[in-house]
Amino acid sequence: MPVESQSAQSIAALRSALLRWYAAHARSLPWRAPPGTNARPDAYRVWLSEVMLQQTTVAAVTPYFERFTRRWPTLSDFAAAESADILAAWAGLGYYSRARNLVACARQVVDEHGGMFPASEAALRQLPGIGDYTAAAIAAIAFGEAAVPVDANVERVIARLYAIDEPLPGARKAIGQAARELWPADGAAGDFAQAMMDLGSSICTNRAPACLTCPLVRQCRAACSGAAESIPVKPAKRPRPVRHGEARWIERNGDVWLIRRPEKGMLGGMRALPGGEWLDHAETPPAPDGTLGVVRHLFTHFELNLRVVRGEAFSDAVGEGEWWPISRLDEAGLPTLYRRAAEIAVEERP
DNA sequence: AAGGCGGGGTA
DNA sequence: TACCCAGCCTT
Repeated sequence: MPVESQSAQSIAALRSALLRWYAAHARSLPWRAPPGTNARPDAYRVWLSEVMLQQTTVAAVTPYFERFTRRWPTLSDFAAAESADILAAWAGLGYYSRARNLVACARQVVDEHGGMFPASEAALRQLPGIGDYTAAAIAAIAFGEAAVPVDANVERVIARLYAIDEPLPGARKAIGQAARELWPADGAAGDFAQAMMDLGSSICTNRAPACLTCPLVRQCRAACSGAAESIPVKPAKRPRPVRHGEARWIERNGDVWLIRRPEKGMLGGMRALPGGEWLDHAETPPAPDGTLGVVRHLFTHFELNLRVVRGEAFSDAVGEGEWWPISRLDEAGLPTLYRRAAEIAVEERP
């Protein structure tokens, strides 16, 4: 169902109010240039921050961003780094295909674009790990292009401004159309995008939006009808199945045996403790002797109970792997699941 | 079009 | 506890 357009007057008022609010309230973030200045932030830093921020939060990303840019200050530093070092530095941030794509993207920019990120949305979209949103965000924020990045914040704000009550994901078409109607088609596109995100994270929040202090309340159709909190309409969630797995703690002379997980699938390419496949909960075998504890870990689409068991160096430490010093385990780049398993094992050591 | 893919913050 | 977040990629 097509959305009813806002009047030209309303659109002008909305743009002006949002950019004025942003000038006064913009968050200061390490990858950001201050609003209203014509200074453009470094495309490498914008790209790195945007990929890190995919499906996560500013609070989680900020320390990672600081560590990454201190260690690899420029794109050429990053492109020359070892893939394993980048993956280890990424450990704990999740969605590890992002880290693999980051490496592939940096090398492609060096090989095919002379080490400079392309400025156009279409060319950015061709790079690995850069989808519709990220291509538009980099084009607008780093290069001042008139691109329209629609993330979850923008989606929520626009759906409310236009009172789009069609359920997601079907509503995305109408939301995109409304976003293109509102977005300034000049150099302000980048500030407008970041303003939308700050508004969405601080005022137009998912739950309990602060409509009374919102600079756009006069242009917001959902606020008028008191429907803001019930928009956008989200699809029902599926129940989360429970699975069982094991992690073996195999120790020898102060070292522990670590493997590397297959490139595809869960925690792809990451270091881990060895252990078999993850089974349906109903197939959970009884706890053997040498059980040290259980890590209960919630993934988005299932829950895993990972049993930590003591293994034997003679019979279990076979196949591809490496002995890693237990005193330097924090440098191994273990994803959170295995970091917790290792913590249990270390606590239980004799 | 739908499902896989992490982790931490928040109410 | 349940839900959400500066999404992308594969099938």
